[in-house]
Amino acid sequence: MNVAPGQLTPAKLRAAPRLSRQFFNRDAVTVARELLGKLLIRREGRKLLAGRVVETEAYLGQEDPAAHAFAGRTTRNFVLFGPPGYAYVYFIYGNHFCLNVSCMPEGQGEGVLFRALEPVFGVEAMAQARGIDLPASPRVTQLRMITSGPGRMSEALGITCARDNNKDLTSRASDLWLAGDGFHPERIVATPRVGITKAVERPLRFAITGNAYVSGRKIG
DNA sequence: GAGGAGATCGTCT
DNA sequence: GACGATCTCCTCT
Repeated sequence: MNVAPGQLTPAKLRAAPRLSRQFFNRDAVTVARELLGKLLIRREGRKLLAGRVVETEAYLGQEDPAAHAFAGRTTRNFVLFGPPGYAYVYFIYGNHFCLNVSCMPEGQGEGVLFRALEPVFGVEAMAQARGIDLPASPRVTQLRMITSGPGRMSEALGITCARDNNKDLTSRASDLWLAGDGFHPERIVATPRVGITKAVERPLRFAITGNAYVSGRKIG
């Protein structure tokens, strides 16, 4: 299993170094792989919510038929073509929001989709946001209902288009950011992406091997 | 546990 | 008007 380094506290979450613009100023495959094990942190007033990234997908801009950026820049996807490190949030299937982060220098249209988190802090608040009543000692099968899937993790962290689209995830002023706490996954696995109909064969989905919070069927 | 269908609405053509 | 980077509920095994 992948064990976190010590118990996370608000102080540790605030002290964890934020990922910089330079981190995201690379190709989407590199960013997608290196985001695994990092912390996605949300500040809700005085409270913090955090999840460890366990599953991502890379979308390679205008050369990738499955990417929103494939058809070029639109009023919807303009964030992907902007500077690296910005949140691209879109609404899908009439029900769900999905969170991406822009990669590469301006104009490339590359991005990484966050697909699943392991809830590590503020778990009860995240469950509440999802409409889930957790027992005192929740099982993993109950916990994974909170953030295992792009729509689920967005709901758990209160991520919406109106609130978060085009937000700078590297800014200290942001209430949504990514940080590293020294955790590095032992092994990661690459598989085809989920829920797409074009370029389905390319192994651009990345997950921490054996992690219970990866969405869909257990892999690795 | 696995598979199928419906819900629901913004974006693009 | 069609479709979609999803989720949940229901049925069947």
